[in-house]
Amino acid sequence: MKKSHELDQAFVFFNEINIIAQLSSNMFERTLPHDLTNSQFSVLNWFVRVDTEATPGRLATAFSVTRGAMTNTLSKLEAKGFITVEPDSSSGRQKIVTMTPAGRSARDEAIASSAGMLSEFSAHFDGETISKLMPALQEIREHLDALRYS
Amino acid sequence: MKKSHELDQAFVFFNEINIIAQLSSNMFERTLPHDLTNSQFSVLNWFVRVDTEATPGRLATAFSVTRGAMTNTLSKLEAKGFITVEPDSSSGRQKIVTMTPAGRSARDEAIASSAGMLSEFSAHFDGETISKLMPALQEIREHLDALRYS
DNA sequence: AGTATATAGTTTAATATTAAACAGTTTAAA
DNA sequence: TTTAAACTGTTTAATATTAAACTATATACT
Repeated sequence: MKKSHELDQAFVFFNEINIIAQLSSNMFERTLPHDLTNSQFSVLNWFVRVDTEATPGRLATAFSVTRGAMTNTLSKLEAKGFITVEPDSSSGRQKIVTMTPAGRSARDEAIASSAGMLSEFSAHFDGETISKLMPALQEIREHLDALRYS
Repeated sequence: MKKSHELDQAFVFFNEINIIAQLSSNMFERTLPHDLTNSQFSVLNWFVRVDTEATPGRLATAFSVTRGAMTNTLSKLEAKGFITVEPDSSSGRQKIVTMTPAGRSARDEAIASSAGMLSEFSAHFDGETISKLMPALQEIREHLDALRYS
Protein backbone atom coordinates (compact mmCIF):
# COMPACT_ATOMS: atom_id res chain seq x y z
CA MET A 1 0.00 0.00 0.00
CA LYS A 2 1.50 3.26 -1.20
CA LYS A 3 1.45 6.20 1.11
CA SER A 4 -1.21 8.73 0.31
CA HIS A 5 1.27 11.57 -0.07
CA GLU A 6 3.03 9.70 -2.85
CA LEU A 7 -0.24 9.52 -4.76
CA ASP A 8 -0.75 13.21 -4.10
CA GLN A 9 2.70 13.88 -5.44
CA ALA A 10 2.01 11.91 -8.61
CA PHE A 11 -1.28 13.75 -9.03
CA VAL A 12 0.40 17.15 -8.67
CA PHE A 13 3.15 16.07 -11.03
CA PHE A 14 0.72 15.13 -13.78
CA ASN A 15 -1.20 18.31 -13.15
CA GLU A 16 1.89 20.45 -13.76
CA ILE A 17 2.74 18.45 -16.86
CA ASN A 18 -0.75 18.92 -18.23
CA ILE A 19 -0.78 22.67 -17.68
CA ILE A 20 2.62 23.07 -19.34
CA ALA A 21 1.42 20.95 -22.25
CA GLN A 22 -1.74 22.97 -22.69
CA LEU A 23 -0.02 26.34 -22.53
CA SER A 24 2.90 25.39 -24.74
CA SER A 25 0.88 23.70 -27.43
CA ASN A 26 -1.54 26.61 -27.60
CA MET A 27 1.40 29.01 -27.97
CA PHE A 28 3.08 26.82 -30.54
CA GLU A 29 -0.04 26.41 -32.65
CA ARG A 30 -0.53 30.17 -32.80
CA THR A 31 2.89 30.60 -34.39
CA LEU A 32 2.23 28.09 -37.17
CA PRO A 33 1.95 29.32 -40.77
CA HIS A 34 -0.58 28.19 -43.42
CA ASP A 35 -3.26 27.66 -40.76
CA LEU A 36 -1.50 24.48 -39.74
CA THR A 37 -2.77 22.76 -36.63
CA ASN A 38 -0.41 21.00 -34.25
CA SER A 39 -1.62 17.68 -35.64
CA GLN A 40 -0.93 18.73 -39.19
CA PHE A 41 2.50 20.07 -38.30
CA SER A 42 3.35 16.87 -36.43
CA VAL A 43 2.66 14.81 -39.53
CA LEU A 44 4.87 17.03 -41.69
CA ASN A 45 7.62 16.93 -39.08
CA TRP A 46 7.33 13.14 -38.88
CA PHE A 47 8.29 12.92 -42.55
CA VAL A 48 11.50 14.81 -41.76
CA ARG A 49 12.43 12.93 -38.62
CA VAL A 50 11.26 9.36 -39.22
CA ASP A 51 10.59 8.24 -42.76
CA THR A 52 9.84 9.57 -46.22
CA GLU A 53 6.61 7.65 -46.65
CA ALA A 54 3.94 5.96 -44.56
CA THR A 55 0.48 4.46 -44.54
CA PRO A 56 -2.33 6.38 -42.81
CA GLY A 57 -2.51 3.61 -40.22
CA ARG A 58 1.16 3.87 -39.36
CA LEU A 59 0.77 7.60 -38.78
CA ALA A 60 -2.36 7.08 -36.67
CA THR A 61 -0.45 4.65 -34.45
CA ALA A 62 2.59 6.93 -34.28
CA PHE A 63 0.48 9.78 -32.90
CA SER A 64 -1.94 7.68 -30.84
CA VAL A 65 -5.00 8.92 -32.65
CA THR A 66 -7.78 6.95 -34.32
CA ARG A 67 -7.56 6.15 -37.99
CA GLY A 68 -10.62 8.36 -38.47
CA ALA A 69 -8.77 11.32 -36.98
CA MET A 70 -5.80 10.66 -39.25
CA THR A 71 -8.07 10.47 -42.30
CA ASN A 72 -9.24 13.96 -41.42
CA THR A 73 -5.74 15.36 -40.77
CA LEU A 74 -4.40 13.89 -44.01
CA SER A 75 -7.29 15.27 -46.05
CA LYS A 76 -6.51 18.77 -44.74
CA LEU A 77 -2.83 18.41 -45.57
CA GLU A 78 -3.67 17.05 -49.00
CA ALA A 79 -6.02 19.99 -49.68
CA LYS A 80 -3.15 22.33 -48.84
CA GLY A 81 -0.87 20.48 -51.23
CA PHE A 82 1.54 19.43 -48.48
CA ILE A 83 1.20 15.67 -48.92
CA THR A 84 0.08 13.20 -51.55
CA VAL A 85 -2.06 10.17 -50.78
CA GLU A 86 -1.85 7.47 -53.40
CA PRO A 87 -3.01 3.88 -53.76
CA ASP A 88 -0.46 1.21 -52.94
CA SER A 89 0.04 -0.94 -56.01
CA SER A 90 1.12 -3.86 -53.85
CA SER A 91 -1.87 -3.76 -51.48
CA GLY A 92 -5.37 -2.70 -52.39
CA ARG A 93 -6.39 -1.76 -48.89
CA GLN A 94 -3.42 0.40 -47.98
CA LYS A 95 -2.47 3.86 -49.21
CA ILE A 96 0.90 5.54 -49.42
CA VAL A 97 1.36 9.02 -48.00
CA THR A 98 4.33 11.17 -48.94
CA MET A 99 5.26 14.80 -48.29
CA THR A 100 5.48 17.20 -51.24
CA PRO A 101 8.23 19.82 -51.63
CA ALA A 102 5.62 22.42 -50.61
CA GLY A 103 5.00 20.36 -47.47
CA ARG A 104 8.70 20.30 -46.70
CA SER A 105 8.85 24.08 -47.12
CA ALA A 106 5.82 24.56 -44.89
CA ARG A 107 7.45 22.40 -42.21
CA ASP A 108 10.65 24.44 -42.43
CA GLU A 109 8.66 27.67 -42.19
CA ALA A 110 6.87 26.28 -39.17
CA ILE A 111 10.15 25.50 -37.43
CA ALA A 112 11.35 29.01 -38.23
CA SER A 113 8.12 30.57 -36.97
CA SER A 114 8.47 28.86 -33.64
CA ALA A 115 12.06 29.98 -33.10
CA GLY A 116 10.92 33.14 -31.33
CA MET A 117 8.89 31.28 -28.78
CA LEU A 118 11.54 28.62 -28.23
CA SER A 119 14.40 31.08 -27.87
CA GLU A 120 12.38 33.14 -25.43
CA PHE A 121 12.01 29.95 -23.44
CA SER A 122 15.69 29.02 -23.77
CA ALA A 123 16.66 32.46 -22.52
CA HIS A 124 14.81 31.85 -19.27
CA PHE A 125 15.73 28.22 -18.72
CA ASP A 126 19.25 27.28 -19.59
CA GLY A 127 20.25 24.14 -21.39
CA GLU A 128 21.51 22.42 -18.30
CA THR A 129 18.26 22.87 -16.40
CA ILE A 130 16.34 21.24 -19.21
CA SER A 131 18.97 18.53 -19.75
CA LYS A 132 18.58 17.42 -16.18
CA LEU A 133 14.85 16.90 -16.67
CA MET A 134 15.03 14.92 -19.87
CA PRO A 135 16.10 11.45 -18.71
CA ALA A 136 13.29 11.15 -16.19
CA LEU A 137 10.74 12.57 -18.60
CA GLN A 138 11.81 10.13 -21.28
CA GLU A 139 11.54 7.22 -18.89
CA ILE A 140 8.11 8.33 -17.78
CA ARG A 141 6.95 8.76 -21.35
CA GLU A 142 8.24 5.33 -22.28
CA HIS A 143 6.63 3.77 -19.25
CA LEU A 144 3.22 5.31 -19.97
CA ASP A 145 3.51 4.45 -23.62
CA ALA A 146 4.22 0.82 -22.75
CA LEU A 147 1.17 0.73 -20.48
CA ARG A 148 -1.05 1.45 -23.46
CA TYR A 149 -0.29 -1.95 -24.92
CA SER A 150 -0.58 -3.96 -21.71
CA MET B 1 21.10 34.70 -31.09
CA LYS B 2 20.44 31.37 -29.38
CA LYS B 3 22.24 28.33 -30.62
CA SER B 4 20.13 26.07 -32.77
CA HIS B 5 20.65 23.03 -30.57
CA GLU B 6 19.14 24.88 -27.63
CA LEU B 7 15.99 25.45 -29.66
CA ASP B 8 16.03 21.78 -30.62
CA GLN B 9 16.34 20.89 -26.97
CA ALA B 10 13.37 23.06 -26.05
CA PHE B 11 11.37 21.54 -28.88
CA VAL B 12 12.15 18.01 -27.74
CA PHE B 13 11.37 18.95 -24.16
CA PHE B 14 7.91 20.24 -25.02
CA ASN B 15 7.34 17.22 -27.18
CA GLU B 16 8.01 14.85 -24.27
CA ILE B 17 5.79 16.92 -22.01
CA ASN B 18 2.96 16.83 -24.51
CA ILE B 19 3.12 13.07 -24.98
CA ILE B 20 3.13 12.46 -21.24
CA ALA B 21 0.19 14.84 -20.86
CA GLN B 22 -1.80 13.13 -23.58
CA LEU B 23 -1.17 9.61 -22.30
CA SER B 24 -1.74 10.43 -18.64
CA SER B 25 -4.89 12.43 -19.13
CA ASN B 26 -6.39 9.75 -21.36
CA MET B 27 -5.62 7.14 -18.72
CA PHE B 28 -6.94 9.30 -15.93
CA GLU B 29 -10.19 10.09 -17.73
CA ARG B 30 -10.88 6.41 -18.31
CA THR B 31 -10.78 5.78 -14.56
CA LEU B 32 -13.33 8.48 -13.75
CA PRO B 33 -16.77 7.49 -12.41
CA HIS B 34 -20.15 8.99 -13.38
CA ASP B 35 -18.95 9.60 -16.96
CA LEU B 36 -16.97 12.53 -15.68
CA THR B 37 -14.62 14.20 -18.14
CA ASN B 38 -11.29 15.60 -17.03
CA SER B 39 -12.77 19.09 -17.29
CA GLN B 40 -15.70 18.17 -15.10
CA PHE B 41 -13.49 16.49 -12.54
CA SER B 42 -11.16 19.50 -12.48
CA VAL B 43 -14.03 21.79 -11.57
CA LEU B 44 -15.14 19.49 -8.74
CA ASN B 45 -11.58 19.22 -7.48
CA TRP B 46 -11.18 22.99 -7.61
CA PHE B 47 -13.99 23.33 -5.07
CA VAL B 48 -12.01 21.12 -2.71
CA ARG B 49 -8.63 22.72 -3.20
CA VAL B 50 -9.36 26.40 -3.78
CA ASP B 51 -12.69 27.78 -2.69
CA THR B 52 -16.22 26.71 -1.83
CA GLU B 53 -17.89 28.93 -4.41
CA ALA B 54 -17.08 30.72 -7.64
CA THR B 55 -18.51 32.52 -10.63
CA PRO B 56 -18.40 30.76 -14.01
CA GLY B 57 -15.93 33.39 -15.23
CA ARG B 58 -13.53 32.75 -12.37
CA LEU B 59 -13.54 29.04 -13.19
CA ALA B 60 -13.04 29.73 -16.90
CA THR B 61 -9.99 31.84 -16.08
CA ALA B 62 -8.67 29.30 -13.58
CA PHE B 63 -8.66 26.60 -16.24
CA SER B 64 -7.74 28.77 -19.23
CA VAL B 65 -10.84 27.91 -21.18
CA THR B 66 -13.39 30.20 -22.80
CA ARG B 67 -16.49 31.18 -20.88
CA GLY B 68 -18.48 29.29 -23.48
CA ALA B 69 -16.60 26.10 -22.69
CA MET B 70 -17.21 26.63 -18.98
CA THR B 71 -20.93 27.20 -19.59
CA ASN B 72 -20.98 23.78 -21.21
CA THR B 73 -18.96 22.04 -18.49
CA LEU B 74 -21.10 23.56 -15.73
CA SER B 75 -24.33 22.57 -17.44
CA LYS B 76 -23.15 18.96 -17.54
CA LEU B 77 -22.19 19.02 -13.89
CA GLU B 78 -25.48 20.63 -12.99
CA ALA B 79 -27.41 17.97 -14.92
CA LYS B 80 -25.58 15.34 -12.89
CA GLY B 81 -26.50 17.10 -9.68
CA PHE B 82 -22.88 17.78 -8.74
CA ILE B 83 -23.08 21.56 -8.62
CA THR B 84 -25.71 24.27 -8.27
CA VAL B 85 -25.71 27.43 -10.36
CA GLU B 86 -27.70 30.24 -8.80
CA PRO B 87 -28.21 33.93 -9.47
CA ASP B 88 -26.06 36.31 -7.43
CA SER B 89 -28.37 38.56 -5.44
CA SER B 90 -25.69 41.25 -5.30
CA SER B 91 -24.95 41.28 -9.05
CA GLY B 92 -27.46 40.58 -11.76
CA ARG B 93 -24.91 39.58 -14.36
CA GLN B 94 -22.96 37.12 -12.26
CA LYS B 95 -23.92 33.67 -11.09
CA ILE B 96 -22.73 31.68 -8.10
CA VAL B 97 -21.58 28.10 -8.54
CA THR B 98 -21.27 25.75 -5.58
CA MET B 99 -20.62 22.04 -5.24
CA THR B 100 -23.35 19.80 -3.85
CA PRO B 101 -22.70 16.97 -1.38
CA ALA B 102 -23.21 14.58 -4.30
CA GLY B 103 -20.53 16.50 -6.16
CA ARG B 104 -18.16 16.18 -3.23
CA SER B 105 -18.81 12.44 -3.12
CA ALA B 106 -18.24 12.11 -6.85
CA ARG B 107 -14.94 13.95 -6.52
CA ASP B 108 -13.86 11.66 -3.67
CA GLU B 109 -14.85 8.61 -5.71
CA ALA B 110 -12.84 9.98 -8.62
CA ILE B 111 -9.77 10.36 -6.46
CA ALA B 112 -10.25 6.83 -5.20
CA SER B 113 -10.72 5.49 -8.74
CA SER B 114 -7.44 6.99 -9.86
CA ALA B 115 -5.46 5.53 -6.97
CA GLY B 116 -4.66 2.40 -8.92
CA MET B 117 -3.15 4.28 -11.80
CA LEU B 118 -1.26 6.67 -9.55
CA SER B 119 0.14 3.96 -7.30
CA GLU B 120 1.24 1.95 -10.31
CA PHE B 121 3.12 5.05 -11.38
CA SER B 122 4.54 5.67 -7.90
CA ALA B 123 5.79 2.10 -7.79
CA HIS B 124 7.90 2.70 -10.88
CA PHE B 125 9.13 6.20 -10.12
CA ASP B 126 10.02 6.88 -6.54
CA GLY B 127 9.13 10.02 -4.67
CA GLU B 128 12.60 11.44 -4.85
CA THR B 129 12.80 11.17 -8.63
CA ILE B 130 9.58 13.12 -8.97
CA SER B 131 10.52 15.61 -6.24
CA LYS B 132 13.62 16.56 -8.16
CA LEU B 133 11.54 17.42 -11.22
CA MET B 134 8.94 19.54 -9.50
CA PRO B 135 10.76 22.84 -8.88
CA ALA B 136 11.77 23.25 -12.52
CA LEU B 137 8.36 22.18 -13.76
CA GLN B 138 6.67 24.66 -11.47
CA GLU B 139 8.92 27.46 -12.64
CA ILE B 140 8.28 26.58 -16.25
CA ARG B 141 4.53 26.43 -15.68
CA GLU B 142 4.59 29.81 -13.93
CA HIS B 143 6.70 31.32 -16.66
CA LEU B 144 4.40 30.12 -19.44
CA ASP B 145 1.36 31.14 -17.48
CA ALA B 146 2.77 34.66 -17.04
CA LEU B 147 3.42 34.88 -20.80
CA ARG B 148 -0.29 34.52 -21.45
CA TYR B 149 -0.94 37.92 -19.93
CA SER B 150 1.93 39.78 -21.55
C1' DA C 1 -29.21 61.93 -15.15
C1' DG C 2 -28.10 60.02 -19.41
C1' DT C 3 -25.08 57.83 -22.51
C1' DA C 4 -21.30 55.12 -23.75
C1' DT C 5 -18.32 51.47 -22.49
C1' DA C 6 -17.07 47.35 -20.17
C1' DT C 7 -18.28 43.01 -18.15
C1' DA C 8 -20.72 38.19 -17.41
C1' DG C 9 -22.79 34.63 -19.24
C1' DT C 10 -25.00 32.22 -23.24
C1' DT C 11 -25.53 30.88 -27.92
C1' DT C 12 -24.02 29.72 -32.54
C1' DA C 13 -21.05 27.90 -36.14
C1' DA C 14 -16.92 25.65 -37.03
C1' DT C 15 -13.32 22.21 -35.94
C1' DA C 16 -10.66 18.15 -34.14
C1' DT C 17 -11.38 14.27 -31.93
C1' DT C 18 -13.44 9.52 -30.54
C1' DA C 19 -16.16 5.26 -30.97
C1' DA C 20 -18.64 2.55 -33.79
C1' DA C 21 -20.51 1.12 -38.18
C1' DC C 22 -19.21 0.34 -42.74
C1' DA C 23 -16.88 -1.25 -47.36
C1' DG C 24 -13.25 -3.22 -49.56
C1' DT C 25 -9.15 -6.23 -49.42
C1' DT C 26 -6.21 -9.78 -47.71
C1' DT C 27 -5.19 -13.85 -45.04
C1' DA C 28 -6.26 -18.18 -42.82
C1' DA C 29 -8.81 -22.32 -42.32
C1' DA C 30 -11.66 -26.04 -43.56
C1' DT D 1 -11.91 -23.49 -53.40
C1' DT D 2 -14.91 -21.51 -50.46
C1' DT D 3 -15.79 -19.35 -46.27
C1' DA D 4 -14.63 -17.00 -42.19
C1' DA D 5 -11.70 -13.85 -39.89
C1' DA D 6 -8.71 -9.98 -39.72
C1' DC D 7 -7.13 -5.65 -41.50
C1' DT D 8 -7.16 -0.75 -43.71
C1' DG D 9 -9.24 3.24 -44.51
C1' DT D 10 -13.60 6.09 -44.55
C1' DT D 11 -17.89 7.70 -42.82
C1' DT D 12 -21.21 8.96 -39.27
C1' DA D 13 -22.87 10.68 -34.88
C1' DA D 14 -21.61 12.62 -30.69
C1' DT D 15 -18.70 15.63 -27.81
C1' DA D 16 -15.54 19.33 -26.05
C1' DT D 17 -13.56 23.15 -27.48
C1' DT D 18 -12.86 28.00 -29.68
C1' DA D 19 -14.05 32.53 -31.64
C1' DA D 20 -17.42 35.62 -32.34
C1' DA D 21 -22.07 37.40 -32.01
C1' DC D 22 -25.54 38.34 -28.77
C1' DT D 23 -28.23 39.69 -24.30
C1' DA D 24 -28.36 41.62 -20.02
C1' DT D 25 -26.27 44.19 -16.39
C1' DA D 26 -23.02 47.32 -14.22
C1' DT D 27 -19.66 51.11 -14.35
C1' DA D 28 -17.69 55.46 -15.90
C1' DC D 29 -17.84 59.85 -17.95
C1' DT D 30 -19.68 64.20 -19.34
